[in-house]
Formats: sequence, structure tokens, C-alpha cells
Amino acid sequence: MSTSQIGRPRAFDAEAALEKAMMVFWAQGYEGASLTDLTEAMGISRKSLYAAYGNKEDLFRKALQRYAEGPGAYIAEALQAPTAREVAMAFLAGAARANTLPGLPAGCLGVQGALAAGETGRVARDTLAEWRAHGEALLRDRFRRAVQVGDLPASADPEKIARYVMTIANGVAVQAAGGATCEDLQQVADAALRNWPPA
Amino acid sequence: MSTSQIGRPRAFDAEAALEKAMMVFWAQGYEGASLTDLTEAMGISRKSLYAAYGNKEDLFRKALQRYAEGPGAYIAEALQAPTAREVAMAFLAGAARANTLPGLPAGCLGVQGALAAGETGRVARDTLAEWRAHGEALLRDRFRRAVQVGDLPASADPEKIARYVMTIANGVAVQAAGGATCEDLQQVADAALRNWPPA
DNA sequence: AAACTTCTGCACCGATCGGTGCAGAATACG
DNA sequence: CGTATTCTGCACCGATCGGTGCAGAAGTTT
Repeated sequence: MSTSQIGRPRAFDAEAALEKAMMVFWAQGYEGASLTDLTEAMGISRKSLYAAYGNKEDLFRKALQRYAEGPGAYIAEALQAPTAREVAMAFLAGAARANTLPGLPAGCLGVQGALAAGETGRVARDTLAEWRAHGEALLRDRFRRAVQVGDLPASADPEKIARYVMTIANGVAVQAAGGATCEDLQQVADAALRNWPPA
Repeated sequence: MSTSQIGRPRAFDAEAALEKAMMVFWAQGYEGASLTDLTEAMGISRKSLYAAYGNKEDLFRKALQRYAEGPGAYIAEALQAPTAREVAMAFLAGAARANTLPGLPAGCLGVQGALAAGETGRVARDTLAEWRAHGEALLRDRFRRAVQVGDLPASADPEKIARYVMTIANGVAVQAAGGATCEDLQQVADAALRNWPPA
């Protein structure tokens, strides 16, 4: 977007409307969220939606980006913890909390947004798979640095540890979608990290 | 079904067609599987489908039942292992294998069949959530018996152990849907059960 | 054979899907 | 002011959604 704002300005808050769209995708999944569901929640017309965000796939990608900066920000925050173990603990504690926040959909947009899909949802599904793989790669890189610094033993396998932690987080997301509480999931996280490193 | 077979017999194998329907739901999810996708895979017409299985929700329920008896049979089998730890190991090893079988969809029908859904998929979503909860309850009961027998210490919490194991299995399902290999997931399972009991 | 029951294939239903054309309203620029 | 540019609301598009009516074919029973 350039700084020019010639022409009629839009009558809605693009960021607030995107947040609403994110919630609809989060709660109903990509294929389960119809244009009608989205526009009603966002309070705008179809035409305004397409002009501001592009088509449904574009909107989904922007909603995911918004998710990563909002409810999913715990991931980036956890990576900054001082030790590998604290990274893992912060990551799983953040997942337990973010997936069970009151007033927000249960579970994780990056998991339930499109885990299996028909032809129309394939792009969304692949986008999320790539997003999860990217998160796992960030964890792996963080654990690699921990090995270099001596925080983790040289025998530790950063890739396997990252996969282990991400698998737990994904399981937490499914459990949350099924109604598990934050305390339930925090206990699972504690148990999963009781012996460290796991691999 | 009664033993009477008056009238024209159906021209297709109901069990084989159900198996095909299961695969479509497994790969594409409830909402992503259209009637056209289903009937083409099953090799029958819409009319035959409705006469033999009921509507789409009924077909989904029957496909899930079929899944539990087929690719998901590892769950019931694992429950019969002699010790609690072997139950958990067999369960997670079975999940790692069943979620990555060549020639079959990756992941678990009970997870990706309908994790988040719109209005039309709500029944399917709740059906799967209940199915997963039922599996967790079976694990819990099995671990309770292990406590009674002395296989698990009296301080162990069967409910928490069951939740822990099921959470790992759910995470394995998500990872498999994203392309993880059986070996990858077996290593995760090994790491998750390295110290026992987990709670 | 006739009568009865069930299954099949085709065409079709209203509803909803994602997406768009168009006219007019609202702003900035000259 | 006039003109250019953008946004809004409405109606509408073809395609697909899940589901069904109907005529006739294919069996069993008597």
C-alpha cells in the first residue's frame, strides 16, 4: 500500500474485520467458513471483502498471519527463552493456554483450520502444513544453537527434539478442540518434559 | 438386516463400497467430501447410497465404525497388552504405523475427519470428539485395572496417564497428516514413554 | 406364469457455494 | 467548481451442494 489515499476511504476497520475473519476460520475451518459467515462476522459486504483482501484463499492466508501475530504469538516468544528446556516449557505452556482461551475458539487455527480437505481446501491445507513445518524448523534451529552453546549435550538431536515438542503441541491442539481444559493440558505438557532432553 | 432377501438384490458389495467411502472421508474430511466424490469412489449412484446407508451423516458414522474395525483396530488390540506400559507402547506404535500406511490416507480419520466445521459438519465433528473421548476412557479404565493389580503404583493417576497417551496419539495424527514418516513418529512415541508412568 | 418387493439410473429439486457487474456515493486533487 | 479515484450495496452469475421422484429393471414368492 502506498501512502496515497485518494478516492473514497473504506468505512470499516480492516484490521478489526480481519480479526473477525480469523475467528470464523478458527472455529469453523476453511471449508466450513462460507463467504456469508465471513462477511456477516466482519460486518462488510462481499464486494468490500474482495477489494480489501482478495479472494477466500487470500483472506485465509492473511487471517493465519494475523493469528501468528496474535493468539499464536506465544510461539515466537517461547523461542526467546534462555535455555532449550525453558523454550520447550514456554512453548507447550503457551499452547495449553492459547488453545483454551475463554471467548476464543478452542484449539489451534494452524491445526483445525484445514487438516483434511477436498479440492477447494487443498491450498489452505498445504498452507497450514507448511506453517506447522516452519514452526518446527524454528524450534529445531533454536535447539541447534543450544547444542552449540552447550545448553544441550552434543548427543542430542535437535531435529528429533523439535519434532517431539511440536507433536505434543499438535496433540494439545486436538485435545483442546475436543474440550480439554488448560489445566489438563498443562499437566500433559509437564509430563512430556519431565525428562530432558527427550532425544 | 433380517435374513429376508425378497426383491431385487443390490448390485454392489456394501462392505467394499463403505470402505471406499471411509477412504474419501479420511482423505478429504466430512465437509470436503461431496456426494459426487463419494458416489464416484464407491461406484454407485446417489439413490443406491441413500437406500443402503442413509444420508451423508449416517454414512459418515458407518465409515467411522468401519475405520475402528479396520485401520483403527490397533486401539482395541493395544488394550489387551499384558502391562500398562506395553498398552501405551502398543497404542502409540500402532498410531505411528496406522497413520502412515502406504496406499491409505495419511493421518487419522478420527482426528482430521472433522476437527473444526461449519453448521453442516457439526454432527460429524461431535461424533469424532466423542469417539476420541471414548478411546481415552478405554485407556483410563485399562490403567485403573493396572493400578488395582499393582502393575501401576497406587500414586499413578489413570485419567492423567490416559490423557497423556491420547494427546501424543493425536499429535502423531497431525504430524502424519503433514507428511511425517512412521520412523519419525515411532521415535516420538519412544521418547514420550521413556519415563513411566508419566503421571 | 402373475404378483410383489427392492434396487438402479436419470433427471431434477431448492438452496447455497464462491465470485462479480453495475450504479451511485464519498472522498482527494486540480 | 469539475474530475478522477475508490468504496459500498444490491442484484445477479454459473456451478455445485445434499437430497429426491419416477419409471423400469431384476429379483423372490406363490
